[in-house]
Amino acid sequence: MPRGDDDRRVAEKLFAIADAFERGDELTLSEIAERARLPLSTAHRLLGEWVEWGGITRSSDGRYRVGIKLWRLAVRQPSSRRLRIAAKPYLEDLFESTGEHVHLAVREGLGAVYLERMSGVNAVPSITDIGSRLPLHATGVGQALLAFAPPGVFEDVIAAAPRRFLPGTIVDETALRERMVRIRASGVAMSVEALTKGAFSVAAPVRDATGDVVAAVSIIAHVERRDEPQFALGVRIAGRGISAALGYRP
Amino acid sequence: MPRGDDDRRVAEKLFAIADAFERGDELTLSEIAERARLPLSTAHRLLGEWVEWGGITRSSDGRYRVGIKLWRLAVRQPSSRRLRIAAKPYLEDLFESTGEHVHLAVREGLGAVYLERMSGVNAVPSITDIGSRLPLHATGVGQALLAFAPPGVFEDVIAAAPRRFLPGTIVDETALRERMVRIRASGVAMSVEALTKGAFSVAAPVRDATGDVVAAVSIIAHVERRDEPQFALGVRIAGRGISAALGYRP
DNA sequence: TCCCGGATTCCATGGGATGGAAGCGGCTCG
DNA sequence: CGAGCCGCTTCCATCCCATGGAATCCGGGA
Repeated sequence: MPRGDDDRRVAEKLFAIADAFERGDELTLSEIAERARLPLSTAHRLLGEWVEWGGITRSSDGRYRVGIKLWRLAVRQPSSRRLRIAAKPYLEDLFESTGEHVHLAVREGLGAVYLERMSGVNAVPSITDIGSRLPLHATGVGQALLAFAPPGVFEDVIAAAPRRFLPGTIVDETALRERMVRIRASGVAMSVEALTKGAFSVAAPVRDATGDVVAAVSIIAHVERRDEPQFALGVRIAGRGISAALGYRP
Repeated sequence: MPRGDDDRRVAEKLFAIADAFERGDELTLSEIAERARLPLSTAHRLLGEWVEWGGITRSSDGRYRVGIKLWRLAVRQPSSRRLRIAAKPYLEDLFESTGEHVHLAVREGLGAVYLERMSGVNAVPSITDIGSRLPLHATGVGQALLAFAPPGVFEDVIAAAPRRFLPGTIVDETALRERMVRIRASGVAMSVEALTKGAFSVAAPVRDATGDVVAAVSIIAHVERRDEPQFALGVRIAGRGISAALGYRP
């Protein structure tokens, strides 16, 4: 028993292994053991469990990768499927009428996760990809999600010391809180050069049948176009439309 | 210690909980415990682990659902992403030129899992949806995947006593084995009224850079059109094209 | 053939998983 | 209004099985 400071229970170790794939593609046993900070033999045994279940598969070259089982489990998840299906036509409309990046995102903890994305070839450069996770305070969607998040989330964001990416990033508690109030009042969140130089984003919330804000739609475009009213209008209408499609009756 | 016949280790129990969501959407603790065949308190504790990790989330009404974390993990999986991206244009072509159902599927154990699907409004009725899993022996894609699967898979299929869905379903070992040989020779699999009345499906394998068959493309159409050459030709060309896009050099 | 790095297997030990039971909270019905 | 019920949560004494260091295996490069 060398040290007891990193004792974790079985589940945590299993999950640590899954987390090793967070930004990794195909990993060898040793890589996984290292990332999960587990002894080789332990990692080996637990990987065996994952593989037996099918959550992780082993390719012919001996490397491990996330299995289709997990994908199936996640993709068939009815509520997010419903959301994506309801949103599709609205996102397409938005995209076709603006030609800019169009996103659908949901909140996961203190991040905004991108469920769907459509992007034009000559839109402003942006790294956001499906499945990406960006901080709540630094994007339009993030702020829209944060403004309507359950109590406590805002405090968590502040406690986590929001990072300043660019001069335009709002990190001050009072400024951020005030912005939340404005977003709740107007129903639209706009953030200018908060994360990406030369870009701004407008976002609107999406509600489900119970009235909870479950997602947000956004457009990202060149910063010079920030004052054109079509963007804010577009996301607001899309937000309402998707909400209605989900059964929300105001 | 009432009985020791259903002892399972921690990992198995955790996974049994995940499996409870297989065909379920939002579940209560008791439902999960029942489906996973676990005592309530155990299910409760392990669910807690899942929730803490984020693989399962708890909605405002107290029900549990698969979390976005799992979705992210699965959707960012590079190899299947690569496959989907490579396949997209070919599937669209196929779909636009035929107007029938077009599928991309991979093998998971003894099933074919549908990764991508495009379907016309007036195509033959079919229940297959993204994330579905159909038996290998009873569909075009399934047979294409089975024909090129690693040794042992065919035997497993036979051992699992393939089910006869319709008179057209091939369940006999010799007939199935012979068909595999033909598929390997011709590079195309066709199955007529094996799973769905009035429908036939043609499929072709997709290879990755190492030459392994990693997926299959298929078209499902009305059975009367089974002799039109465009379908077999189409999937074969699509199969080759996607393989090439994945780096396969024959 | 030998070597080396990575993967796999082994096994004695003790700490964490276990699940029955009790406690809790909200809802219904008499 | 109180009793009863149902589903969820918490507790904790017992004991099982997860643990990980070490030995072994395997494959490929020299």
